[in-house]
Amino acid sequence: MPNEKNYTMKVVTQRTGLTQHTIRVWEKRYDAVTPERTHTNRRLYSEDDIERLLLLHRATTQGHSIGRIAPLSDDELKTLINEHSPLAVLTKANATPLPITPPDTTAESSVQRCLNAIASMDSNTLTRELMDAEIAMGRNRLLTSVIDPIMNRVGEMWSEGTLRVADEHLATSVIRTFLGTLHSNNRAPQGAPVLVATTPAGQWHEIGALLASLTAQSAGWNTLYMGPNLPAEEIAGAAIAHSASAVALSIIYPGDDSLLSTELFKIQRALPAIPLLIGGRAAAHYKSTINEMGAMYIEQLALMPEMLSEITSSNFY
Amino acid sequence: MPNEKNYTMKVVTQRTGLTQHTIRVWEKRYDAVTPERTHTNRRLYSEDDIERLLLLHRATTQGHSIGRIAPLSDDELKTLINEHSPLAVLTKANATPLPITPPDTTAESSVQRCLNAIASMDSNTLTRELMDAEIAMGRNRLLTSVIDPIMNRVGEMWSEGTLRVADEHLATSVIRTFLGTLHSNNRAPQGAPVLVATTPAGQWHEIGALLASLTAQSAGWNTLYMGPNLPAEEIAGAAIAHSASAVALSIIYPGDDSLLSTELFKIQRALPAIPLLIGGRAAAHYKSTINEMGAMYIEQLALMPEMLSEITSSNFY
DNA sequence: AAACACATGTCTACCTTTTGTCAACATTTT
DNA sequence: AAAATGTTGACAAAAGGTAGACATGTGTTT
Repeated sequence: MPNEKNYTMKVVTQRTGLTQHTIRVWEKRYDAVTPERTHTNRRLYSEDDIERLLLLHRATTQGHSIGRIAPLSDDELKTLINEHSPLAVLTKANATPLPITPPDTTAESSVQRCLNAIASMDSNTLTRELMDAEIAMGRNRLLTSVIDPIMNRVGEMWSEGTLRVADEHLATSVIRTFLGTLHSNNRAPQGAPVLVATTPAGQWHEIGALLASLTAQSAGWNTLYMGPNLPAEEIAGAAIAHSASAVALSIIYPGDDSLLSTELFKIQRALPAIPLLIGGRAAAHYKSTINEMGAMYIEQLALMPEMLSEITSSNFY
Repeated sequence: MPNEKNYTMKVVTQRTGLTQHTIRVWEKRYDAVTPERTHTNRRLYSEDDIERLLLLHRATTQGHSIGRIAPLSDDELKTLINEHSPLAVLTKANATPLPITPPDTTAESSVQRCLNAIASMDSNTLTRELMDAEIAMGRNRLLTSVIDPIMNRVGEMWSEGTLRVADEHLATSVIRTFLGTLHSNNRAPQGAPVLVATTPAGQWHEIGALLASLTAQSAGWNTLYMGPNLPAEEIAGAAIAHSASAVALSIIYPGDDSLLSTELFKIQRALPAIPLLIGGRAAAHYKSTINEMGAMYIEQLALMPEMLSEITSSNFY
């Protein structure tokens, strides 16, 4: 029974991120949803109602006016939202060579609030901000426009010395937990291509690899996230054992050149036929190495979906 | 006889986290459960009653009103919760029909099933087992009698070479996520003593520190989990900044003697008045150092609550 | 450009229902 | 005797509801 009216006001506010006021006024003015009532006049919403309110919330966050979109059907809302998602922008950008990063004020303010929470070591607020961001802008934009920027900014501030090490640790830990819960274990169809995401030996920072795994998941891939610091042989072994279509590696530390290059070449040699995607803050330092070994360099997380679809399509030849 | 009524009020409050008052009023107003009575009118609950109360507790925490959900069946409650709890998301993809009350709820068998799941790289089953274990035996025993033994066993098998590195990584990652979720749920009362949990510089394995943090939380402490690999100065700084009543450190790698000892002594010198608890697989190797610096050695996680209560009580003098 | 109307989220005032907690007192268990 | 448990009634805070005002944009008209 997906359409039974069972959910109270509170649940709806939690799940949609809208306030009671807004929900009521949307009902009153635009008939956005039509909840049932208990015999004591409390509203009761269905799963579908919640879904619809969530869509409306996202659409309004993207700038559409509620009055205009309230009469639309759920499907119309979905296409409306997808047209403005960063992924769609990127794929369209292929046709028109003008990939202007859309000024995403919502995401920017969200990032700012998260950074504030980090600076004041308030992990509860940080978690809540992240959850709100997911509700407000969906998973893709959460990953590419909120969490990725946050981690970059934290990295910069760390190397500038603007951020205490303890803050950085706390933030990383909270974000690790948050991403872990998002990382629902692959519900992708059986035939979906498999991506192995991890970090080479000596590289302990795992957020990048987790982001890569999640991005691939929402691009429809099956992913295997293996945690950080995995020796080359193990990476290769896992990739073969699960017949992966690609391997994603995240590199954060620039130091340790010899070990890292060795590991990368080992992986490449063990997996000559499998595309290797390499990203992370320190990956830029290894651009020549990456090119030399025929791997792909992930310049931005937002570009990863495109790279993945290239891989799947080229496989057909 | 899984349905015999032989649990007293006290164990029910401990297992469910509900107060006596709440449990009674849920029974009176909503017939949430119907315990039997002793001949002297004391309530007696069954395992099923406890599970039901736990489900109700989780559902109310998610925003559902008790009056509406109290009439639901256990199965309905499960689906209600499973739809959207962060923990349940982890296993959602697994779409296996809900296991009909695990036949064997002893800690040993649970550990065994988890180890099997690890060996077959089945992260879905692993999380499901952990969730079931939490329901069946409560958070404390989950930590001390399931997860702690699992990690020890995994460590042993890793050093024996019985377990592939990839398996160990996958298991660690899944458990890390699981513990992280438990951790974020819990927020403590204002006046509670504060524990800072982390891992010294060079020590990257964080599960031990997370377990310590969670154990302290369920002993009523406020905890600050800082992630692994934190330099001594930062640990001391965080402890002072949050006026911690204790600091817990987890040590896994035996190597690196010089660095580790240096770090430990630095911490001790910076925090002369704050009790230091040190545990983890490699802590035994440092017993003499630990004694020398006046720190406390956590031989087993199960002993930690007692150590914590010693600290709080000795503070009154 | 100024004036105006409309759109929209937020807020206040005030009422009802729901729900957790508590006090007071009795009984049983340890 | 002290701790734990039970019953009852009362209470306060939380959650929900309606109605209407208000501030702020945004677009249209003059």
